[in-house]
Order: sequence, then structure tokens, then C-alpha cells
Amino acid sequence: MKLLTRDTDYAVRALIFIGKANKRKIGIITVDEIVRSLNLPKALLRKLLQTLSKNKILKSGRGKHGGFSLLKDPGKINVSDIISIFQGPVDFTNCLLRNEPCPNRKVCRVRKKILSLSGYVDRELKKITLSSLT
Amino acid sequence: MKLLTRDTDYAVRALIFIGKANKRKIGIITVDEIVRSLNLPKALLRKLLQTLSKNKILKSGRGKHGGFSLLKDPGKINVSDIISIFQGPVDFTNCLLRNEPCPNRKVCRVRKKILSLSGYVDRELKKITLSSLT
DNA sequence: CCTTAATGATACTATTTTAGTATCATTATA
DNA sequence: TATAATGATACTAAAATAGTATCATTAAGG
Repeated sequence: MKLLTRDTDYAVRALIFIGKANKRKIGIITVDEIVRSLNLPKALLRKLLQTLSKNKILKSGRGKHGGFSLLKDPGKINVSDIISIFQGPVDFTNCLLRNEPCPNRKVCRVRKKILSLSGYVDRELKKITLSSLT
Repeated sequence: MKLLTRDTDYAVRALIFIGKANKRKIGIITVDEIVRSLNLPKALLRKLLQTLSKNKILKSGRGKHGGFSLLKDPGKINVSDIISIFQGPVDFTNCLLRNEPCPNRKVCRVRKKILSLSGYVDRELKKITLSSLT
């Protein structure tokens, strides 16, 4: 019952690395640099960073001297965002019965509790910003 | 990102049903009765209730007039227990790096936060007892 | 220009988890 | 001894997770 899948996990690691570099005024980081420091599989990391670029978390530059840098303020990037990108929004509820919407949804006490837990966890994850991690 | 898998979900539904029946002094419930009321797949439910019996949540009786009843006090059966049985203990942490223990474990801030969230969720799930649901 | 070093797009495979079914064995009751 | 119940177990299908490979495109710099 992992909260973060591998993709999210590696993406967060990479973002922390890029965030730290940006802090030291190193504008652009290549996949190779991240791989050397964090020991992540290169082909996979490339895919993840491409996804982060498509989702406006990173800015990418192509060609020689290309690479990645943060597109948004590190205070505005948080773990809930990254989970949303790689795993879908933080939502613990299920509320299906044999693949149909559960008829008991409206009054279900389990649902109420799970919903509230889900909300709590999401709010806490939104507090874990990149700036709080670098 | 479901918190409960289908097995846990169906098991909780069945336990609620059995708990309610036990409350009304109906000692023993058969799989067929649960299936008729909750519309769950019979073969699957049988397997789940067998697992609950092995885990000392239910008592089972075989033969004609056999069936299931709660083995423990409904105040002492909670959702965290059922998750533990079907999905393993409530634990959001991962802390692997390429399938090895992550070397950063000890100082990792993400880990600290996930651990604390995990603990919170588990404590809350332990509060959702069967008696609170029937 | 042309080489090189970077990302973009995309297709593919393997493994694990989740979801669900089927069947024979055993037991208790009437 | 027939019947109605659970016990044990083996099996299949689908989805999610984990990971790799390759060609296309772009930008810098001699």
C-alpha cells in the first residue's frame, strides 16, 4: 500500500535535485547529471522529466546545453501535484460494487470516513512543497 | 489510489452484515444470505470469509446449519485489521531505490512526512470499528 | 554545414497485483 | 445417507507497475 509509486518517487527526487541546483543559480540540469548523482535509470528518468515538462512543472531546453529547470516557484510545487500527474488525484475512495456505483454511497459511513482521511492526506501532501524539501 | 482493495471492501461489507445480524441475536449467517442481501459474487465471498476465519475474525461452522458469526467483539474489529489481512499492514512508506533500501532513509524529509501520514491514517482506521458501523 | 549533445515522441516487454472462477474434500444435521 | 454448509486449492484474465529501446528533432559551436 504505497502512497507514492516509483514514478512519483523518482520524479520527486529529481525535482529536489533540480530545485537545489536552481537555488545555487545553476540554471539548467541535464538528465545525465541527475542520473550520476541519484543513480536512477536514465531511460526512465528521461520519460519522467518529459512528463513533468508537459505538465508545466519543468521547463526544458533542447540541443547542446539543453536540459531542465523549474518552471514554477519551488514553493508552488508540492507532492500532491506530482502524485496527480503520475498516479491521478489523491483520492482514497472507491465506492464501487461490482464495477457499478455503490447504491449505498449516500449513507455509507465507511465512505464518509475514507473521504475525510483522503482530504486530510491531500492537504498534508500539498504542504510538502519543493521549497520545504530543498 | 484506492485505500481499500476489493477484497477488503467486500470483507468489510460482509462483516457489517454479520455484525448487524449478530446484534439481532441471529447467531449464524451463511454465505448465501450475505450474497442475497449484498449482491456480492458468491465464490469470491466464500474465499474472503474463509480468510477472515483463519484470521480469527469470524467463527465458522460446517455442515447443515453451518455458517459464520463474529468471533471477536465488534468493538474490537476495525478497518485497519481487515486491511492488514487482505493488503498487509497500513504503511505508506516505500523507501527503496532501485529495489535496494534507499541510502537516504535516515535523513529523508519526504519519508518522515509519509511516515507520519501513514501513522495518522492507521490510527484513524483503527477507530472505525465494526460496532461504530452497525 | 556538420558533428555533437541534448530532449521529444513513442512503441515495446516483463512482472506483480488485483479481480474473479471452479472444483473436489470435508463436515454436520435431519 | 442425502443434503447443505464451509475448507482447501488451483486456475485464468485484466490492469497497474516497472523498465527498456529507438528514431526524430533541436540547438550550439567549430
